[in-house]
Amino acid sequence: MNTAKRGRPPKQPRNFEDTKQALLLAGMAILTERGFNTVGIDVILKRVGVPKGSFYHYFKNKDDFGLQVIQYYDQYFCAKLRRCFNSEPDTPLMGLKRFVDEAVDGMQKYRFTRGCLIGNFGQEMPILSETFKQPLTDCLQHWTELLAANLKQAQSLGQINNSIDCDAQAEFFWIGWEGAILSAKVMQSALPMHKFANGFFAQLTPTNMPINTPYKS
Amino acid sequence: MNTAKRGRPPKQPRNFEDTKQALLLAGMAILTERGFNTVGIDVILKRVGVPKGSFYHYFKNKDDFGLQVIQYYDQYFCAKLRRCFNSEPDTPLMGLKRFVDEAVDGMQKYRFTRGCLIGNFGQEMPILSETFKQPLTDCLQHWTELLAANLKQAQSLGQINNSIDCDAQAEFFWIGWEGAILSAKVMQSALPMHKFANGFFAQLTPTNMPINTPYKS
DNA sequence: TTGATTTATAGACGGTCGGTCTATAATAAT
DNA sequence: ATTATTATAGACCGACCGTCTATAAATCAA
Repeated sequence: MNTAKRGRPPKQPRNFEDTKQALLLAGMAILTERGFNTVGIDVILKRVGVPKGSFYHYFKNKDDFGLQVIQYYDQYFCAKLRRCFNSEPDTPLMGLKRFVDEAVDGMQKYRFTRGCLIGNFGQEMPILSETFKQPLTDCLQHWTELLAANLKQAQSLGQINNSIDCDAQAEFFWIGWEGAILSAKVMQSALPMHKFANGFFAQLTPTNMPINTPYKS
Repeated sequence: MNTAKRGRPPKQPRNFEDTKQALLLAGMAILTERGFNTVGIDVILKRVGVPKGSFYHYFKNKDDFGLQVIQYYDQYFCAKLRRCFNSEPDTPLMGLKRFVDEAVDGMQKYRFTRGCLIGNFGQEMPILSETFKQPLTDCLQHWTELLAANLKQAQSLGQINNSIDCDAQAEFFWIGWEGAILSAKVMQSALPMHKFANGFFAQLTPTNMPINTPYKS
């Protein structure tokens, strides 16, 4: 068995091994910034330095590519959530706070140009193929499940009141959080993210805010 | 003084007087559904039945058109809010509920294809001219002011607790509401809108929900 | 009344994009 | 050695987008 690569070799030397993954990674970054329908295949190809033939070798069409980028993003985002929520020695609620802070840092790092990939696709739903609906809904569902589990853990530790419906609160968070990202993009400011997060935490723990928050709404 | 219209007459007879207003109206509907960058001038022109030359007579370029559509939408939306909030004999909080219900009806009427024009533009911020930032921010600000006034009125009537910061709550609402519209588009369901609204009302009136809500989160 | 100006419609034009297509170049299988 | 498989290379076409110039009617100025 030979370990050499099959297929026609690239004219230009490349700094990556897996062309398909390089396309997905670039796609994730570019679509998170510019959306799906407004971005042409060529933009992604130029960024990666790959001709069109390679693209249509790995992906059936643009929709197929978009769907695989979403899948890739879902994995990336769920891993991020697990890391935040399970970061010892933080308490569960501090894990959510950690996620919020990381999101704020990320938005500021890219000067509010990169929002949420799912939010971008969601806004374009009316002009997307029906095949996008389920994968996008699934992403939101996965995040909701992870957050709900985190909130339940906080509940079992007595951090939040037992009367609170953790599943409902998790749904509420992600609904509103998408709006916070959107508002932050409009105003080019992290304030909406802080304001929503603060409001959410206050709702969870009406009497004793367990977390120091740098911004007040 | 002659009352006849100046300028070259249309080849095809038209069913409207003001070509510019017809373009703005069609633009508002189409951009609310499909966003700004993905919509070509031709789509709007075909809908109205006007050649391209007319468009560039009334608007300097596509950006100019977009900005005027936003202005038009702001007026329309603020008028809608005032109507809802001041609709006697409803109480102020019922006015907000009325707005939510109307929004749900509107979303269902157009099968979740028409969301929020400002949300669409906001999602496209990274690829929009800087000139869009202020008008979009202004819209959110106007809505916040109207809602804050409504909440303060509710407060003065004892409908919500005096400890509540109405300005902060109004900001919180619109941040989250944009997310609710977005989520509704993704799931093609009004549930996210109900869930966010219910959560918001519960936050305002933690002990006594003043409003019957058809959906529970 | 007649030529210049204003108003508004008409549509040509070049450039770009997405997707298909065929060609090419290397390895793997037999 | 011949064929199959993998993967890159890029020409090409139809569709569409935004700008630009031309045209037609009413008005104005003399």
